[in-house]
Amino acid sequence: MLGVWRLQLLREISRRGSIKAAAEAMSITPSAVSQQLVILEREAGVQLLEKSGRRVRLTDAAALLVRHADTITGAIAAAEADLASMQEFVTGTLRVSAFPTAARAVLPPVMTALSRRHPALRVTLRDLEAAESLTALQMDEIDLAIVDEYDEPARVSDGGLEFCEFMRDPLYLALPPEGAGGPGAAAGSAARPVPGEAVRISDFRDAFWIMDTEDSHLGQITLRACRSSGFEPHIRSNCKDFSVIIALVEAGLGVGILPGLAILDRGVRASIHPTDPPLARRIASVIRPERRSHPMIVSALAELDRFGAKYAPPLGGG
Amino acid sequence: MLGVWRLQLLREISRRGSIKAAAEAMSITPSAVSQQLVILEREAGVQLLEKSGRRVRLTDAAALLVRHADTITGAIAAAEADLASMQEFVTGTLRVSAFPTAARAVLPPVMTALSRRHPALRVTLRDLEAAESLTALQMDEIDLAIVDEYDEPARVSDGGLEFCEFMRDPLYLALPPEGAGGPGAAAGSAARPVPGEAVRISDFRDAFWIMDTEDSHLGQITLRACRSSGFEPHIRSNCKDFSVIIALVEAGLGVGILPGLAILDRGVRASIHPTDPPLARRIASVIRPERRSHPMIVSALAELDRFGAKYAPPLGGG
DNA sequence: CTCAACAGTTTAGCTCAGCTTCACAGTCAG
DNA sequence: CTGACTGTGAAGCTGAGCTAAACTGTTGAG
Repeated sequence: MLGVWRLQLLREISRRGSIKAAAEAMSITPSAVSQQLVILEREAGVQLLEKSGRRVRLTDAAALLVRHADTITGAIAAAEADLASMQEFVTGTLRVSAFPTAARAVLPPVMTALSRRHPALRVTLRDLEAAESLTALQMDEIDLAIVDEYDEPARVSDGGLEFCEFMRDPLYLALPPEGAGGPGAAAGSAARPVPGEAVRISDFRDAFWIMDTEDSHLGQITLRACRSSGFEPHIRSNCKDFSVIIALVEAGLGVGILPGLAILDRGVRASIHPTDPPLARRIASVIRPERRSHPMIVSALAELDRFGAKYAPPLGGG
Repeated sequence: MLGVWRLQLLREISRRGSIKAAAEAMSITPSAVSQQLVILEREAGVQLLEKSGRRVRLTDAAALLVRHADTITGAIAAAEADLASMQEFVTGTLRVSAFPTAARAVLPPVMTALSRRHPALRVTLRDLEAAESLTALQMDEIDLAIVDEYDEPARVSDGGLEFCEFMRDPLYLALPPEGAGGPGAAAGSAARPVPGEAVRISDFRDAFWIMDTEDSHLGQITLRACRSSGFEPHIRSNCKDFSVIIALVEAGLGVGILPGLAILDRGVRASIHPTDPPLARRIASVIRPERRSHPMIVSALAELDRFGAKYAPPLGGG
């Protein structure tokens, strides 16, 4: 009978593209992988790998086998999930990834609550951008990804993964604080708005804009918001780190759009305003569907939902 | 991760009801099975077996796990089937079971044709009654079962198995040959029919009947046919073996209903007649659905279909 | 072109998972 | 009570699957 371990090695080669990478992922040597694949080829009775330069490429038969291996691995994972849900206590190690802002603002309270509720559960955290999270999830390096999404409509499944939005995070326009005398401070064509009051984006057509890089989601949202309000923004700088953007705005160098989570709890001096039209990003958990019913996952999703329900954006409007 | 081998041992215990039987089925010692189950319990984190007298009984958790094990095993089998269908030649060992008449009349030509068409294919045959065949198939002791069925409508699936009728075998009334002077010879109230011509069952209300045991399908069919023709047959003897029934009929001791396959090629001297109303049994192949596409199975089913299409019942009417 | 870096393979040898054997404990029928 | 039977535990063996290290073939930099 086909060895399941060998099938998983083949699966890993398919995912990661080389024997070396697969070996690293499985914490064994390339030699071991190579040997196992010789055996698997004998078991399968078909050639599975062919040389391609100094690397290997999967044959069609191997690709077929990988799909079966996915099914088999999924079935085993489903059995384990079912089994874990019969345990009295939630236990095991939950590997979570989150984009940096969530890792800073969402995960600490969620992890604390989880540990309190389930003392036998260990939670580890990596910070990864949304796209990295998804590939890590597919590589089975993490169990749960927290991603931000700016596009509508919400994905509910993609690449065999299951998405579930658990909160919306409104986006705000940050203006220089009263008295900041920087060169961008007065650029808004409108009268200075009452702090906390909604502002029309189109009122800032003449302002300098501080924003995330253009290839980022938030950068694109900002651009799109300006353009749909009828103008092309004067971009003063592109910074990935939200705290840098805040610092620039506070120094009076321009205005910028920031998500609510980024301006929680940081004694932000910039003047924060909901936008008109209102903008928001969606924050979702992503899991592998076969783990849907695993108690670790169920508990974590419940805790995230709880966080989402409790989340009070800086100025409401979430 | 849950060990697949251990899961299969658990599965076998569930199927066969004891550690000893499971061990025999897997060709290892009971001790090995016992040890593996200790490990599986540790992996699962749940108790799987509980003592019941000097045997063991599966817990609910174990039963759940067995269902998962079935899924996993099925997925592996499906992968193997898919893989085998990529081979150039049909190869492997096909384990067939058939009820005795089919084993005698159907399988020899079918096995010969299969071996000729696929020299690398080995076929083994066991003769088992239909019910035994089905349990053997579920126990994975055979790959293909040939069963006879007398009830309408045809089963297409049952107990996770897949049925496929490949021929109908008409049932005939066998009368003593001309000149047989036994005590049942003249019991028919009708004029002696032209050999080979259809006869009404009701014409033999006064005959002695030689039939299979009453708990057999054919015995029940015979009884039902008589009763629905309006009489209770005088039963002279119940014999399981068709050749004994034929001998008794030829000796003039009574009349009997026999399937076409049983009276092929045997120099039967009894006078054979289609019945009015006509009777037939269905002959079907049964497989495990996950092997549906395995080339061994595909070839064998094709060969059986070919046999069914060619099959000329002794007097037509099939 | 040459050489170093790199991916994969091969061989030799080690380790431990999983087996057998054997002894033993609990259960049940005669 | 005794003997047959099922399952468990301890001791020890075998081989599947690993590592280490030497080797082959490919690629890209200088």
